[in-house]
Amino acid sequence: MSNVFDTLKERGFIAQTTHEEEIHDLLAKEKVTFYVGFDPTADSLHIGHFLQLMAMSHMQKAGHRPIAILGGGTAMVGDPSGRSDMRQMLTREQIAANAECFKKQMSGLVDFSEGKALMEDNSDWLLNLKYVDFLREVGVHFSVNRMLTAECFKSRMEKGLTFIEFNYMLMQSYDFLVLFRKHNCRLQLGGDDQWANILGGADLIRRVEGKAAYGMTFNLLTTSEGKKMGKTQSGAIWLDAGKTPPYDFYQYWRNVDDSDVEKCLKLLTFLPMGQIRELSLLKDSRINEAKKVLAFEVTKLIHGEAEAIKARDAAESLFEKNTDSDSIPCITLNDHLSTDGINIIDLLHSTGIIPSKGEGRRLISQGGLYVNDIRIVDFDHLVNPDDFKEGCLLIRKGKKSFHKIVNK
RNA sequence: GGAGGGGUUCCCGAGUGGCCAAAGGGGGCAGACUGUAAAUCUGUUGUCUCUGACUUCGAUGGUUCAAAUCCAUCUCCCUCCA
Repeated sequence: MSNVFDTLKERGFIAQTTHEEEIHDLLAKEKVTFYVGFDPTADSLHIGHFLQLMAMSHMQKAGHRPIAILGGGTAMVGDPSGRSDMRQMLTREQIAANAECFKKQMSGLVDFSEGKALMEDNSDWLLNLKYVDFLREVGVHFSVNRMLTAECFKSRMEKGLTFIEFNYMLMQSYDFLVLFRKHNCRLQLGGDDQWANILGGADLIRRVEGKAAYGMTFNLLTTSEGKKMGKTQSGAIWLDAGKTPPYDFYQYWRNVDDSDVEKCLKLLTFLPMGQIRELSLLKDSRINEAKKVLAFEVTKLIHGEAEAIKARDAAESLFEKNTDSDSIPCITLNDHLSTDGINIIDLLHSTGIIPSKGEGRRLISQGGLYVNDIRIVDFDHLVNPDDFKEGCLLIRKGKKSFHKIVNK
């Protein structure tokens, strides 16, 4: 069996490690319990979390035991890392509801059956802490001077940093200590923005328990331009099908930059490296083949094979064969369309395809609106029941956005 | 607690009584070119019953023929001092 450390390294996961050699040896010698924390600050996981889950899955497949920490307690405080201003405070109810959503999504990629992986909520131990006890047990081991030199705080010295956020590092470090005691957890993984927090935990264990603990961070998923991936004009790409439909999810990966394809294949799919290297050799327009594979594989991991096939077929028929398909977003009219017809702008506005009528006029005046593949040039264009081919009206907005309207 | 500075449209940021639906940039959207890529260029970017009307400049009141701009109160943020 090859060492999972080498696998992660080859695929480009690893950013920093506390002790590269020792972690490598440890992972080769024994089954290691490790943990990754997820703060439930939204009601769905996003692409950044997905990368962590992939890493956990690789580790689990190699025989190690993951612990997923839901940060019910830490979310109450808010991590200042990678933030230019303070996070919005969430209520306990919001956090609990978000944690439920996280649990469901995680179980798709990590196997939690029969104790193969554990899930903990740090609110179990963080919320009951006594302030003075905590300071005496944990606080004594942290040097403020050193904390201030950490990048995540340094950048905030300009903008302002509140005391509550300053404590986040101690809480996450304490998590690691608790898990070490409870489950003999010796390794913490996380995004590279977690480096300072992870170091804090490993240090704390060394000081309090006198034992070695390790940390390792993964590269953040960024585009070749250094921007965070998974953000689009309309917000983040979510793993929840309700928030980001599988078709849109598929299209996101179908449209990644050429220069990011190889990286994404390595990080976000389980395809063997040999195949990835082959796909990466494709150049120019043939790189589209690699993008199709990427989009399909990633969609399959998140939404299952059936949805992935649907999304792929929908995309193919729209872009390549130009025939109708079942799986593009479909809207059913509430009221039966009268034979007098309806103004196209009113129709699109009432179905939510355009946010305002002004937007609709702009779209038409710029030639970006098509009904049944015919460009609309007139603001007063009427849509009649006869325009519905087999009960369906195909709306195209710009080059890539398709909608289907059904007249019941 | 004291002193000062500030909250402008999706974001940054100009605007100090009418010419302001508000410069400029970013972002977004659309078009051209392409490979459903990138880069580039062009147009556009509050709402509507759209050559006009209505709503917006932290909140509420006020002054004025007229307020993002002046006054009062409130609120939030930042900087310095304690």
